[in-house]
Order: sequence, then C-alpha cells, then structure tokens
Amino acid sequence: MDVDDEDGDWIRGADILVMGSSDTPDSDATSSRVILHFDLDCFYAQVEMIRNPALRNKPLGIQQKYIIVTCNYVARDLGVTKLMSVTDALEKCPQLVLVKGEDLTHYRDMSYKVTELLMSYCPLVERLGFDENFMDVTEMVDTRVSQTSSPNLTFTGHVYNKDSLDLSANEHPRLAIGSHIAAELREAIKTNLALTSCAGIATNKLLAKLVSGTFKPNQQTTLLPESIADIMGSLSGVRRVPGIGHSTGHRLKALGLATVRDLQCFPPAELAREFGAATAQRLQNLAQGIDDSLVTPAGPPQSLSDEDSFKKMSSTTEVLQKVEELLTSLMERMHKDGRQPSTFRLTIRRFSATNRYFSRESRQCPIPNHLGQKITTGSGDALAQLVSMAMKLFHKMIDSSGPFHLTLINVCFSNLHSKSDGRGSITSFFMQKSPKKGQLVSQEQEKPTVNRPAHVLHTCTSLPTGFTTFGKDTSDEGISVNASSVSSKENKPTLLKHLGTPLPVNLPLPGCPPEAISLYEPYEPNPSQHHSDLGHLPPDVDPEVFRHLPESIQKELLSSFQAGEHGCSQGASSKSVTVGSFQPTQTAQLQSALLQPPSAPAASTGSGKGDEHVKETSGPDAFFSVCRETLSTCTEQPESNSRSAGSDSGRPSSIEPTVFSQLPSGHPSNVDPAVFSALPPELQTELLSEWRQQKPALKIPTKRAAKAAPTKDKKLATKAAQANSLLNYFKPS
DNA sequence: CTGGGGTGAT
DNA sequence: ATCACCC
Repeated sequence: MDVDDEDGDWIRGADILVMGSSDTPDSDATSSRVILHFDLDCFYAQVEMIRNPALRNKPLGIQQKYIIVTCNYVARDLGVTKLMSVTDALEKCPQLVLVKGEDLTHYRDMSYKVTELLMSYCPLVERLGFDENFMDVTEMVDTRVSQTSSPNLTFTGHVYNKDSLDLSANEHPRLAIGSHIAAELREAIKTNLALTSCAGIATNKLLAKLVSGTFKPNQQTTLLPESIADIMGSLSGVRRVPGIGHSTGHRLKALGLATVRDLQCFPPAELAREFGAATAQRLQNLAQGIDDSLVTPAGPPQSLSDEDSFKKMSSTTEVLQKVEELLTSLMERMHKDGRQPSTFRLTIRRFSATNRYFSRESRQCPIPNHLGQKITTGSGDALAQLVSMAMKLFHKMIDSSGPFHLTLINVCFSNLHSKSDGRGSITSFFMQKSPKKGQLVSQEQEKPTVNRPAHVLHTCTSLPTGFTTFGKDTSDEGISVNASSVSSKENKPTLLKHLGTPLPVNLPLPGCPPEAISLYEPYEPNPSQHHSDLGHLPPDVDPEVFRHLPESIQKELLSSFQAGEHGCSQGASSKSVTVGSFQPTQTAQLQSALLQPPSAPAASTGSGKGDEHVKETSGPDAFFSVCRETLSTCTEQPESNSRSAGSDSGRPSSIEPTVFSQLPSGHPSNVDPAVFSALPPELQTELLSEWRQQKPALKIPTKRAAKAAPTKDKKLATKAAQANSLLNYFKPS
C-alpha cells in the first residue's frame, strides 16, 4: 500500500491537471488548504496496553468474536495482521495474547479525548471512526505565515517521494508549517494521552489520508502537490481509494476498470452512464487526488447504538433477553450523554447462507416525549417500555409463529436533542441552529473568501496553554530538508509564538474547550436547568461557590447531580457494571479459554452465553466527558470485579513496592501502580493531586470540584477533571 | 461468523 | 428504510 511507483506517463498527465487547478484564482502558495490526517497506531491495542502495561512487550491481539480486529506491532512482527481470524492468528503466533475488545467503552472514551484535544487547538476536526481525525489547519498556517518574519521552511517528518523532489527552494512553505503543526499535535497526543499516532499533511482530505499511512508506526508524511500523481499511481487498485467501496469497486470492475489509472482515463461519458454525472465526476476526481470535501467538524455523536452478533438466535425469548441486555447498556450511555433521543430503531440481520454480507433490516419509531425524558433522566422503568417497543418493531419484521434465524441485533437511539422541555426555548433553539453541520465555521475551498468570521480567527489562533508541550522532538524521523533552518530555538516554542495570545480567561480546556462547546450550541447536556436555578443543588454544595463557576461547568455540575444519583443507585442495586473485556494476561490460560467454543450448542436458547459480554456503562458524551466524569465518580465503583482465575499475572507485583512509595496513602484501591508509573509525569502529578483531594466523598464528588474551581477557575477544574477521567483506565479490572 | 461501531445520501 | 461509505 505504499510507495511503489512506476510509470512516467501518467505523472505527466496529472501534472497537467494539477497545473490546471492552480491556474484558477487559487494558486497553491496562497489559498490551498492545509489538511492534516491523524491515525492512531493500532488504536485498540494501544488502549489495552495503557490499561495493562505488562502487555507492552507481548504480541497482543484485540479480539472481537472470532476476529483479531487489531494487534500491536509486536504481534505484527510475528505475522499477525488486522482482521485475521483468531484461529489463523494463533496458528501463526501461538504466544499471541488476546484481549476481548467487544466492549468499546474504553476505546470510545479515549477516542473522544483525542478529538477533544485536537479541537482545543482548532475546531475544524472531523472524526473518521474511532482512531482517525481530519483537521483543517489552514487558518493556523496562515496565522503563522503572517506572524513570522522568517518562516522555517523545513519539513518535519517525511516528505513523500522526497528523493525525487527538489526541495532546495521550498515552494510549499504552508505545507511545511503544516508538518510542524502536525508534529506538535502528535506530540501533544503523546504527552497528554500517552498515544502514538501517524499523520499525513496534504492539501485535501483524500491525500492527507492516503499519505498518512506511508510510514507506519508513529511517523508522519507530507505530500507535496507535485507528488499527487505518484501517490495515486502507487495505489494497487481502485478499492484503495477512500470513497470507493465494495459496491462501487465491483461496478467499476464490471466496466473493466481495475487500477486507478484505468479510472482516470475512462471516458467520462461512459462512466456517467453507469453512475450518473455527479458520481462519475466524483470518482474521477478521487482517482486524480482531487477532493474538495470539507473537514466537517464533529459534534457530539448523532446516534448511539449497541449491538451484538451471534451464531444463531431463533426464539422470541432469546430476542427479548438480548434486547433487554442491549437496551440496558444503551440507556446508561444515553443517560450519561444527557441528550434525549426521539427515535428508536431496532435492526436485525437474518441468517442467509448465500448472501450473508448484506441483509440488515430495521424498523424505527418515535419515542414518546415522556419516555424520552425517563431515558435521559435515568428512570428505571424506561427499560420495560423500550423493550416492549423493541419487540413490537421486531414483530414487524419477523413472523415469530414460524422459524427464524438471526445473527445480529442492534438497538439505536437517534434524533438526539438537548432540550426536552416542550416549551419556549425549543423554537429559538432550533432556529438559531446553523443550517448544516459543519458550516458554522467557514472553510474556504474552491472560491477563496477573504472574509473570515472573527470568532473563527480567534478560536483558531488561540492556544490552550494547558497543552503546550515543548518537549523534545519526537524521536521518529526528523528529516530536515535544507538550509534556511532557522535555529531550532527559534522555531520550537512555536505554538505560543506564532499563534498569538491565548485566550485570557476561559482558557480552552483540554476536555471542554469553550469555543468548541459553543460551536454546537444546540447541544446542552442537560435540559431543565438554567444556571440561575440552584434549586437542584445537593445540600452540601455551596450555592455561593456554585454561582461563581463558569456557566458551562455549572451546567455540567447540574446534570451530573442527576446522573450521580441514578448512577449510584443503579450501580448498586442492579447489574454491577463489570468490564467484560479485559483479561489479565496469562498466555496459556487465555488461549485455552479462548479456544474453547462458546459452549452453548446451538440448541441452548435460554441465554446466549459464552461470548456474551456485559457492556460497561459507557463514557458520557465525549465533549463533556471530562467535566462530567469528575462528578460522577460514583459510577466508577471499585467493583469487586470478576477477575478470572489465576489473574495475579495481571499486574506485575514486582514493581508494586517502588511504585507504591510514590502513591499517596489514600490512593484509590483500583489504581494499578504499573499503569500509573507508565504515565507521563504530568499526568502522574495531576492524578496525585486529584486523589489527595478525594475525601470520603464518593457520593457527591461535585462539592470538591465546585470548591476547587472558584478561584483557580476553569483551568484547574478541568485539569483535575481530566486527571480524574483517566481513572477509568487504571482499573486493573 | 470479519466486529462494533459510526456517517450521509437517496 | 435502505444503501453506500468509513474505521
């Protein structure tokens, strides 16, 4: 999937195209975009290695059902690949350690932390799956250009095809600056979240994404416009072009088009006959590396769903049980999110020997307002009603008087909105909403606009000081191209220097950048309260202190008061929220356990067993997770967990003594010292101070947060909150 | 029995 | 509601 280029013919063709586009009013040097693509290295595996550092040196595979969805680089060196079957993987690599990854809670939480971190630098961040983010840093680049007298024209990281390029007179200073921004952001991700990543720097999303994978773990690559033809030509087939999927790929093949060049050269009229003019254009543009699509900022998720797949489900009672299980965890997630769903959907997949690939069917229905409120409010009896709704939908698809055979069930809440109260504000609320997601922040593309909204400039140029990292260079590539290399001290404290003044007061918070929040104004985590409404404050919260808090924090606190109550009572009374995914790592045990068939022969209809997992209560909506998690520690019970037998290998006791000496006597019992010691020092410090403040107050931790905040303000509050949220990852489970 | 999610267009 | 795409 890399740099195997060839073929000078086509390069010339593309050059013409590139020249053509730069003949338009926007010439590269002044108006092209600078797009970053970040791709976390083997993301799930990294998260599990943070949770259990003992896994670092072992070949690790993340298992979902019968598939290794990803694996660490130790495992890759031993021949394991992504999406390999467990059987094949163990055959190739008998020492492979497997961790179940069906419960996405931790991955989702960490994923949003990455997005939030990026957004705190610039709001134009678009998620793609859990482990990728696009970022439009054009504004940041332009700001640096205009504020720096002698720009550093050197590239950080790799430059695609650099050996065949002449970089002596850098004609792409903006991409060079982009490469420095990318490096700084990757470094921020590493020091703040302990995750390594790759990045691609290019002039559009397609190219940034394609180039980011050129050098794989923990490196970055810049693609210059003169190499566009090369990188497109290096693709092994049309399917490698992002945007050309399964179906389109097959239709292209039917037209005799296999390679990217085939597609580039195919007569547009004929292509249009197959796909329609618009799609045909798009496809041929993609084949040429042209992609005008905007970086669409990610808001909070538009839907929350939960699903499970299985070999066979053929009785209504099984379905009912599974639906109840899925809904229970989905409702918890929805509740933490704080918004109210107004649509419910049930999706199934029927068994079909021949065409198992596709065949999902779904039915959806509105959720009555009162029920929606019970969900966001965490009311216990919402479950029964939802289950009955689900079963009605089920019977619209399945005639249960006859035989059926399902292999998947999915439940989904969508149409999420933040205000539940049917009155007043709802209208103004929706009216002020921007017409389309992503249009709030202007991104110039084809027609360069000179105007930029003031607030955009502001947010794009401000730097969250809490995140400034002037650490040493990442130890990866470090190609420096040529002279003009201003001294490194000149260009290192770059962010602060070139970006101008950080926000004076409400600093963008790592977790909750105020600007970011304001971008999604319609979303308010909790209905019902205005900040002046202190009626709901728990008795031990000082209203005076509360009033001094920033508005967004107040909202979070208020919503968490509710969340806390329910989280606690539910957690205690009903199904303990156990993490099913983490297995301590005794290799032999794991293997024998995993090799065992899920026990239940197909006949057992009582309760799916074996491969079932209880989802942990999900992370709160990510964009507020940091704030909220401070407050709802009660959901993070020490949880007398279901450790599997002989799990003592889960944490190396050898390092325990030394590490423990660094921990405060009152540190949470669920903190894994090994994990702790592996953290960046900054995080360790934050955690320590966080724990020190943790009183017996498990019940209403909000008080502490409220007290901490008034003088030190948001920054401190958020730092503490951020540290606290990391507690999730410490549970040895 | 490639997972467990997501998004947007039609 | 389904289909397409992405990871």
